[in-house]
Amino acid sequence: MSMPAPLQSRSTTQHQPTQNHLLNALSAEVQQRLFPHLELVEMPLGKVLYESGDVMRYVYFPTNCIVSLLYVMENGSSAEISVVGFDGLIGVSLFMGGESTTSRAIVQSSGFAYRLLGQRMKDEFNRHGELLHLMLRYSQALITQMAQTAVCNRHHSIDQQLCRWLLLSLDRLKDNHLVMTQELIANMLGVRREGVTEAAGRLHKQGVIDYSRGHIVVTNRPKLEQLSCECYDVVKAETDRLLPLCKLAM
Amino acid sequence: MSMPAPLQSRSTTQHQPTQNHLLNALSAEVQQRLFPHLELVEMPLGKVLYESGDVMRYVYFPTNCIVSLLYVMENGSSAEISVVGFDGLIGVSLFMGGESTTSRAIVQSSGFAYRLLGQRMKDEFNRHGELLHLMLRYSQALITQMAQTAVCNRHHSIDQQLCRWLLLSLDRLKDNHLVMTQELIANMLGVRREGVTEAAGRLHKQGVIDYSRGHIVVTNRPKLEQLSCECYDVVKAETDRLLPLCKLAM
DNA sequence: TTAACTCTGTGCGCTAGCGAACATAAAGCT
DNA sequence: AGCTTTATGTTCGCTAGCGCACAGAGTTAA
Repeated sequence: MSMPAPLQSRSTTQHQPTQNHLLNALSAEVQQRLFPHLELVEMPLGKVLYESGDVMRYVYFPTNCIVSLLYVMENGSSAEISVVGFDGLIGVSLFMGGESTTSRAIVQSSGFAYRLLGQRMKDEFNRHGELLHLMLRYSQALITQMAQTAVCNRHHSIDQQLCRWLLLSLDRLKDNHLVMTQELIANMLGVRREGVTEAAGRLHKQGVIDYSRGHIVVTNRPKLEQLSCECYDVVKAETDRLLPLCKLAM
Repeated sequence: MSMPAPLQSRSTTQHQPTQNHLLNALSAEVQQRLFPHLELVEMPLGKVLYESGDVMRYVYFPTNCIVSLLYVMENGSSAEISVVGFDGLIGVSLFMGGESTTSRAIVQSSGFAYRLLGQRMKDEFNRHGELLHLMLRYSQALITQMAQTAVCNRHHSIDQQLCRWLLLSLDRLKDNHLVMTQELIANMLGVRREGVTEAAGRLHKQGVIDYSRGHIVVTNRPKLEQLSCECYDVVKAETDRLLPLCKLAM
């Protein structure tokens, strides 16, 4: 199998803050106050935005990258708590008041993001207007995702979890093409790499995905949704409910 | 084994809002505004405060009961997302803006709570003072607990999870005595009842707990903490960090 | 006292996922 | 070209947890 390499195009497109759905959902007034302070930064694969316990300096608004919130255990194994893309932001603990979290934020799919100095974020947040309420609604969507991850980890097979994970990731990119090795997916799901290989093989056999050396293409998304567990639907429905404005973006 | 029955005493003690750590952490000024609107309600075992998707009318501040946030799957099996006791409140989605959540809130250990009409809560919340910031910090602690539940579900044995669960529950009651059948614990952990029986048997053999027909007594808490996985420590440490004021209560 | 019920204990076969070891194959390097 | 590195495929034995069935044992009700 030979795969296209759309990475180049991703990094040469025009960037603007409104590619992020949360930023896009803000009123012109707030945008005018906030956007001048945004800084476009590259998000290479594997970049760690913060480690567990780090005091955060910035919040990040992804435009075309995916960032995972990952908990790393004492013995080194890991589990993904949630996925963030153009639908959200990294650094809720900055305005939640904790300044740090117990998880690590790591770029799982390269691209770009806008970052904002934490203090600026807090200043706007404390004006108590729409940013506050938007952030809170997003936080609730994130909470839903975390809760559903817990459920999924308990009850569903690797096959189902892989489907859910692919869908959540695809929803946070524009195309049906993921740059991601099975090894990395295994880290995210907190399972063995071999388990992912076998699950991916089964999906391929059913004509749902093609893949090769770090590239995955979903060829039959309806089937993928059908094979996934209810967890994906729950997260999707709740996100859409909580952040309807943000669906209009892009 | 015959067990003491301290339930009676629980329900005849004097009640006051400050038994809830969050309410206790508020300034006298905010307390004076808020407390007149609090209503003491009984929380019998199994009472459902809200179902998935319900619009919430009240937020609940437990004083001496424990409430579980539980996700119930399509096939009826369940998994606990987090535990709330006198350390917190039920109904964050009211001020987060979503009004409802995908989980069910169910009383897991009977007792009392103060409830507050959602609108009153929002009014105070929108004054943008300390209640706002206290609620946000609590929300972050809750997020940590959910995230850690996901991790624990993925990586740890039933034995470890039972230890974690016992510790989290005990921390939210005053004594070392739980009223809880193995069947219910199994529902919370999302595992078989027999699995809990076996794990409990092993804990008993090691002299950590005594139990009989719905009563569990922890006889060696240090050992219990030692047998638990890191997840308990992570949640505890983060909760203490985020809500230090609340530790002073009681 | 007997009966019904609830909670806990135990055994059995089954499967998913684990850990480890190793094979193949594609991509990159010199 | 060959060599190295990285990604994926496959096998094998092992164990935790599952589903099921049923056996006590304590509790409540008649």
